[in-house]
Amino acid sequence: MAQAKDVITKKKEKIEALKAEGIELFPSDFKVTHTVAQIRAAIEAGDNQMSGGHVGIRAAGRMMAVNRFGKSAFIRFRDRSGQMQAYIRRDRVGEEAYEFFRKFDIGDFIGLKGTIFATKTGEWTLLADECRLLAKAYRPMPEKFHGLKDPEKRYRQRYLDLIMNPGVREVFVRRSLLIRKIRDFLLSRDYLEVETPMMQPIAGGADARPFKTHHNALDMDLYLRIAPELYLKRLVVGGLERVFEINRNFRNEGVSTQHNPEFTMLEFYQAYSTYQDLMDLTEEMFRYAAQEVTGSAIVSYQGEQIDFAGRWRRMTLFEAMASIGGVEPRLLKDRAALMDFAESRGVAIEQTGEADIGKGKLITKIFDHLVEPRLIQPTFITGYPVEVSPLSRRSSSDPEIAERFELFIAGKEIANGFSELNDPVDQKERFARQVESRDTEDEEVQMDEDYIRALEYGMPPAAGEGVGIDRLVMLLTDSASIRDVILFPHLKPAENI
RNA sequence: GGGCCGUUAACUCAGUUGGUAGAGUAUCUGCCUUUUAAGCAGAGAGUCGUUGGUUCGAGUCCAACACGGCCCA
Repeated sequence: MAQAKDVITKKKEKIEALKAEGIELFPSDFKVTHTVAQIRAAIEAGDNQMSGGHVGIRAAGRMMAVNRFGKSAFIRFRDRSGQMQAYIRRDRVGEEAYEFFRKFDIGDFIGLKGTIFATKTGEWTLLADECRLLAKAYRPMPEKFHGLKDPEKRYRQRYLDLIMNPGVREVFVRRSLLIRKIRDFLLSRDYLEVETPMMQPIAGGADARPFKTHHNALDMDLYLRIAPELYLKRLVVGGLERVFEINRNFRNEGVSTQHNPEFTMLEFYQAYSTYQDLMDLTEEMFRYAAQEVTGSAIVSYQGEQIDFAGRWRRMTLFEAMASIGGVEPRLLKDRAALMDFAESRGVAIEQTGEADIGKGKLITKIFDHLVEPRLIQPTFITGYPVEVSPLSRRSSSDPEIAERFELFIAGKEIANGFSELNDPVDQKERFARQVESRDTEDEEVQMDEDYIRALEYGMPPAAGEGVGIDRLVMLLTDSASIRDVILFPHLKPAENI
């Protein structure tokens, strides 16, 4: 908070005194020969030179704890690979260096030169011949035992969270690994990774409110993208038959444990394939990712065991409504009866502008409320109405049904895929209907004429899919909130720092 | 947007019926050359989220606001 002055001011005064003595607080010339992990690995590999104290070590890190005695001290220091103990003795480092070391604080970066020995309790320890200050900490670290718990501080000062809570680092290591494995998976299937505009003159490809921004030199409004979809499909038109992008989307909507204004999405498109093919591919990709990231295809999430192995359940929207949601099938044909049903189950329906909510939208609302939370094991839901799937190909057998699936895991929507609509006439009609039925406030719903033109040049039959990466990371790290898998989640500005 | 909860020292937390603000860690001063949340003795450290109100008196009661958490929409 604001009044940090006492402890920190005292500490600053102490540091200024050191500076006045001409001591370099931020030297840059210390060279490291070993990380903590490398030292341990050598010992575990039976390197007698290392464990016998015959290898000169130069290691560095942040001092995390200290046990001081009069003329010696044990400290713990941490580098990127782990934490280790060191032993500083006055009779080894010399009187002057030891007196300086006594002024070091927890949180300071230190450089140590020495050899390895085992203490009488058997802990491998770096016995220092030299101990240098590498960077001074002007602020004290949070308390060592309870750490940093306040969620607000953890998110605002993520650097402290990373220092104090080891699990946090592990989450983001896994996040990085997941993205790498997905990339490998797609690249090995002859996909090309691309980047498409984040700033778009028309925000298309999803049903969401965009952020607006302005280009000064061109004097034009731009939107931060809500999806890359329409650009990626232009690339399919251009002959890039397999493309993917892993990048940020921005949606100007609520913030919750499941939603951050900016989030990471994988989108991929594959020509000469259908949504059926992508369901198979998704099973394979997720199984691989779970295995590589967690070591198992069965993942524990918030007390549930999520099983990515085998073939996942597939059912239509109507089947799921009936068998899981307890909605009588006859209701699904009658808009008024559905509306009554929704109200009786406490499903709130916002009337969007002057246009009444369509039957398809109503069904998906009821689904979100009654069925989605109960889809714990990976489940593909198919058979979505075309009405709520404006970019999907129509089913050959039923023109009101889209060739589309959504994937649900642990009661959350994780992915959305479909056979792409490549008929420019049908696509133009559907865009036109969207523009017609838009809310008065939804000025951003616009006809993307260039996208239609692209389709008019011909797009091969293709299927595409979007995967919410943050939600997948949540699953694979057992995180309850999206804020725990985004390094700097969106927060309102703090009053005082 | 609504409901509930939280905000007290750098960190983690106590704080009784409304009566001058507490602990542990960290910091500072001593002692201590194999500790493991080391130990012993002592010291300093707070605009109790903000603003108003009630009261002789508010960390405590009331209201509004800010930020955060969880749930709902």
